Amino acid sequence: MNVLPCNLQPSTFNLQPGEIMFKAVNPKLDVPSMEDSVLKFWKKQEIFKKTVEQRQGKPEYVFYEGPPTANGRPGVHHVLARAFKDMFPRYKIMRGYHISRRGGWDTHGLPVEIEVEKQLGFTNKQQIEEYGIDKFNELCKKSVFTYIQEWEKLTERIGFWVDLETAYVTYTNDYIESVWWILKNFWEKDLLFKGYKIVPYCPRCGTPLSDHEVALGYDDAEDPSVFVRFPLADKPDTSFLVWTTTPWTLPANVAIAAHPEVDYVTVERDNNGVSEKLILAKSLLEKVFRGEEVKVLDTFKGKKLKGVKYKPLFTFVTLDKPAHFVVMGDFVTTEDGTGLVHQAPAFGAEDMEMAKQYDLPIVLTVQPDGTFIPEVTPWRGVFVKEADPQIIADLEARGLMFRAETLVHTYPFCWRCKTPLLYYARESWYIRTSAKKENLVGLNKTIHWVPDHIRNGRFGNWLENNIDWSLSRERYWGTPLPVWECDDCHDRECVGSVKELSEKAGKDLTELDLHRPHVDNVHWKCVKCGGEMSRVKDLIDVWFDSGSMPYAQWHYPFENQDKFEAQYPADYICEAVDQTRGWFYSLHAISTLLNDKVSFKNVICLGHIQDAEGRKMSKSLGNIVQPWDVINVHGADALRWYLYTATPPGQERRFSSDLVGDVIRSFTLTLWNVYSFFVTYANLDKPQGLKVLAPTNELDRWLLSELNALVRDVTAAYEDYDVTYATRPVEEFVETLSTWYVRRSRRRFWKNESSSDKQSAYSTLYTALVTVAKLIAPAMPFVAEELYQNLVRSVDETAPESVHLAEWPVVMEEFIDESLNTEMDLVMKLVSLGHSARQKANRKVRQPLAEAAFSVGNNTERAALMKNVEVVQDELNVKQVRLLDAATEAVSHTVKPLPKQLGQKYGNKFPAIQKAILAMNAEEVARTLTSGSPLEVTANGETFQIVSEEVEVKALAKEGFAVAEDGAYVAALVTTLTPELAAEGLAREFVRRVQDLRKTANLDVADRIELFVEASAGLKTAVETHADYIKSETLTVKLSFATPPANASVVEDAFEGETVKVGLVKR
RNA sequence: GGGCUUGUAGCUCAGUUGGUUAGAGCACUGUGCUGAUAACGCAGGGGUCACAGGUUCGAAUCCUGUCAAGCCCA
Repeated sequence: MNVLPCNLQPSTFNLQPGEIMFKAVNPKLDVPSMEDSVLKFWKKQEIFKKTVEQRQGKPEYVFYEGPPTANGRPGVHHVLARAFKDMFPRYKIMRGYHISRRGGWDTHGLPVEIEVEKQLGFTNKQQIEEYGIDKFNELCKKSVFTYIQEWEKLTERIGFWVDLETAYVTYTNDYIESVWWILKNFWEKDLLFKGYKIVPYCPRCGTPLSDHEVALGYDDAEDPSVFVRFPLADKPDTSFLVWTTTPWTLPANVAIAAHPEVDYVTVERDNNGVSEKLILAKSLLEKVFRGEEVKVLDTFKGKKLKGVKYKPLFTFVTLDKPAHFVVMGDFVTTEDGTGLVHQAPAFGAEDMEMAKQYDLPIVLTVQPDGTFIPEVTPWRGVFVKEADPQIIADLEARGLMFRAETLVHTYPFCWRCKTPLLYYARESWYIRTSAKKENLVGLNKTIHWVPDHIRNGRFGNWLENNIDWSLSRERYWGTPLPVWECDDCHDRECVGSVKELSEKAGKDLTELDLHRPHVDNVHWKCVKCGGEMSRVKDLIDVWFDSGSMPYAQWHYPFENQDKFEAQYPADYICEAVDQTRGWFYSLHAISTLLNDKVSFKNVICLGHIQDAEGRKMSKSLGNIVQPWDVINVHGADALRWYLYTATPPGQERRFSSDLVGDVIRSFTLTLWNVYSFFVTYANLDKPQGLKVLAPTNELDRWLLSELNALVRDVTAAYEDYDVTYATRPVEEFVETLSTWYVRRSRRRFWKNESSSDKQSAYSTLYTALVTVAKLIAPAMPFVAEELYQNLVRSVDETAPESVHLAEWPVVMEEFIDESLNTEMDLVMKLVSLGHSARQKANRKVRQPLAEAAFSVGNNTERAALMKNVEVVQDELNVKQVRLLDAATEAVSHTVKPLPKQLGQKYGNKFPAIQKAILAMNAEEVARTLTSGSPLEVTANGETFQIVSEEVEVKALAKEGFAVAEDGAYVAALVTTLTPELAAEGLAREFVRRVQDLRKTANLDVADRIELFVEASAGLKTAVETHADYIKSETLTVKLSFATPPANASVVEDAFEGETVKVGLVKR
């Protein structure tokens, strides 16, 4: 015997008449107040805490919270992330896992500093230093929790269960110490080193600018555009032709870059009476020589130039490494210039990359104030931009200038002082991630990414092209880089703990604030030369903070080793797509370099939120949707459900409050109405049990089959982190539950006598509702709880206290009958066609018709229809349902060769075969194929045996029917009315008037009534004939043809040529 | 400039290894049904499947290019 699915406890009840089983449900759902009461329940009963405690000792499921910064208000995009973060822990709790959901706060970084700068009215770093780093950092520390209450409130309201009481905070000494420990580990593995980084730099302000600041200052600028000859070392009559807009960088030239796959040419031309040879990209000949006749001597790929040496233009600086040869760079384009790019590593990021790759010297010819160094004798102390004309003149004098012009282009200027920015090499600390590229790439392949393409696309490419992680920030509020350097001999030491620092400094520094300026005041004697050790001034990238959280949140390895072991790596993390190079990368890089392990196994990567018009949400556009505006109106469940179902997770999504409102109408209310229907009738009827055994009713069997298929599919989707398919199918199920199961079963709940069929209906609907409540619990935690409390807890005190402590539904495979599901789909389809036919014949459903005949595709479908005759009869209000049959009425056929079958089998012969079949007599084709014999078709002189699966045969009623069809399916209704049918129709019209009257008289569903009727002759006869039917439909105790008394509710109406006056008195 | 993603009805989205008539829901119009329903059923209008080529008997689907949007990098 089958037992009930979805682990339901209650089986039988011993209720006395009049006893209420379930709390009455108001069909008018007030979402915000319902959610509010659920929140109170969770809080009072400490349900979140219990989800953790009750799973002690169970297998661990690890979730990492990507820490937000609380110095800004949370927006809709935060709700999006939090909704997705919340879903899987809730699901896993129901699967019996133990989950410690520790929150975290990201507290360091430039955005925090900028907020405080604004507050203080500062515009540059000098002002901060004058104000005092100490005081400044104190303000930063306060600022990061400005909106923490707002965050806590919103987090709680949307039902994101995360432990904020024990949340980790990145500015604490413990956290910083763990970060230091990681850095020391890298230092010891030689993965932490000092190099140069090219930054946009303002020489007047003496500071690098952030990307954001650079973006503020673009403007048109007129700059030199020069083509310079670089004579080859061993062929002085041949020169590379190189283009640049920054002549001031030429004294720092160390190489020329060419593209390995681009075609280059050597050309010969006349240079003031002397023949010279120039090398440049072939496709730029026209642009460069502008119609001048030149003789192409040779054509070759760029890779042939690799390593070719040339004479340096200037020799002001002595080089410590080989230079002045051709290097290969994929970044070289042939859009402008010459296809040969001058390389000055100190003044360009690509140049610097080349320098690392080819071990080129880095020549820094410019001082931090933007003037040339003394070694550049002719222009020493001259601001570089002002030196440009002098450099051009110098090259012209030496015959090295091919052409010198100017051009107007957009160039970045300092947003404060309008000084042109220089791309300039600054000393910077790096993590040598490129040394572990293979591990980064290999481990990434084991991570389950949603959406899938991120793994090999955005994230994979990023890892493939890995460059060393630039760690330094020349700022104040952040984790200080724990490297100390000797002022004299420049020997360096990296410190990995407070203890180590104390030992070196020779005093107990346990209480030391590890931020600037306090750590900067710690010094000791250099062990090498006795000089003073001082900390380098750099802070580290805040992404290193957040990427260290698997370790640092536990102050690992200084304590909590066991907790770290249990909580590493994460099973699941989730953030928006912009984190690929942010948190996703920093977690992955640190974990790979430190442990050679992944730090997360599954990750959902969310798309960004746009406004209703598909524009970015931004303050300047004023189109930001505030989460509270949505939640206060539609509630958290609807918002969450919208976010889960509307758009695939990785895609950007349009958002507006109205779209969320649709969720209430289309899903929440549908579910709520089914729930309220069930409770209303169950409380009237007091079913004696709600345990599902083995239902015989086809509808019940079907619903349980669909339900278990749903449980199976939704569970599989959750296991695969597929949010869309974990939610959308539930929506469809609830829709069908309401519009088909409940509608078709309604009368089964009305039967006065108790019957096993009624019991079965109650049990089935109950099971469906409770199961749905559990299936949506991770997604719509509030409604799920509300349903569960009333449906389960109110009748079974031994059941888990909350739906979120309940067990996830178990699929009962034996209930799944796929053919039954297909069957019911067919029935629904045929019924729909029947309604369509009625519409065409203009016969309302209330009027019974003699019969409906159908044509369906095959024998299986014929059997399915016959099995469900009663449902179709009732739904279409016809007396008989049968198949369209050539034997009993005039039927014609149409045939349709099926392209899929025939095309795949016969390929390019398909059009000819199709044509040949359509040219044949359709009746003959139909007869042959339905008899089971193959059809012989001749096309293009070839004969083919066509079988029945390859041609669709459709029967079509010729006359006497109202017909509707779709594909192979046909519904045909006999629309002629006999007097009996007409009378029955009248009786139903009458019932409808009485029911309306009951409603307007505000009668209760179960109230009994007495009816007084005055009717025209035809209607009176009809009412008399169908009196029993009318009485039972309308709960009429007594029906008399008499004038209604004064206290009766009365309605008068005329329909179908009849008139009636009905009076109703409650009994 | 490069990488990744997206582009299907007014809106939100489906669309299977390519199969000929591209679907659903919402919204709109008409109509029907209703003692759970704030609903529901049926019908209708609404499409250059972003655009242009190509492959194929056949393309929303595969290939190439272009355009637009978003993110990241430069």
